[in-house]
Amino acid sequence: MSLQSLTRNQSMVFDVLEKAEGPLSAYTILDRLRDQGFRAPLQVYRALDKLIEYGVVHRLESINSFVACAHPQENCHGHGTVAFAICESCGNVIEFHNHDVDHKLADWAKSRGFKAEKTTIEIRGLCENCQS
Amino acid sequence: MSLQSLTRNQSMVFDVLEKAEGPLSAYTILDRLRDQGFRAPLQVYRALDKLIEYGVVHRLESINSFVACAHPQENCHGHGTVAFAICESCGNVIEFHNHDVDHKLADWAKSRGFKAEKTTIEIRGLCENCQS
DNA sequence: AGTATAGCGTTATGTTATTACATAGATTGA
DNA sequence: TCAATCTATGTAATAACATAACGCTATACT
Repeated sequence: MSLQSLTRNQSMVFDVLEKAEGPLSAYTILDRLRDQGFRAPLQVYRALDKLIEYGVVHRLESINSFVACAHPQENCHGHGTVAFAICESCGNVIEFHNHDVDHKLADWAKSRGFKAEKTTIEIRGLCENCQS
Repeated sequence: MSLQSLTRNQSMVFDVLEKAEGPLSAYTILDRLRDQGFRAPLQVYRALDKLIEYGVVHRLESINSFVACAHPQENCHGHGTVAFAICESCGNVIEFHNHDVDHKLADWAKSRGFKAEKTTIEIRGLCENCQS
């Protein structure tokens, strides 16, 4: 996949996410694209599905929102699980990878015979700037 | 908190979750309690909020559902983050704690000055029984 | 009794996500 | 070329998840 190969709707959704400072809900994305002809949630959800499949957008399960991948040049899929720290005050999201954590979780899964397909790691709290 | 001190609605919601084989959505809980007089979502959500606060119920963010704590005798709050493995085939949930993972995530947070309030770890995949 | 707190019941509404069906364009391959 | 297929799209309707706002009740404390 390359950015070149995105469809019209996918590009528009991706642009909105890239320009946003933080995560956006699907309906917020929809609102920002109404001027450009978007009318229905599905136009957003379908684009998001593909963008997530391509690894250029992540879904934040704990807040039902979406962010552009912070490491676009790398291939997120190649780096194990993507983890997030979400500031509940300013809304900013820090995306990170932690090999040790991945490894420990993989060990656990192996010990239980569990085949992991998708792992969610999300820390909600306060980022450095938001603690006074 | 003790089970003794649960209110009527809280007890009813907790009973439903305890008797269920797997996680339930709030609306499924509501449906199971209609016979017993429940009418509105809020009756369920309010009870769930308290049960979660007491640590006897967990919320699964990635599937918008709720489970009774699998380790009722212990105090989940005392064991660090509760993690879940959710089988996408049979729906069963394995609840576990992993000290090493907690530790690594705490290290990461410390290194970034991030104050963690609530951490979500959910692995979706196939449990041992559901792999043929 | 007075007041504070927690819980409850109900209606309405807000937010997030999907089903279902119809259409359009590109691609492939006999 | 024509049909078959696949992907993307548009739209309406609906399902699924969650909360706001209001008023009332019960309990506990002083």
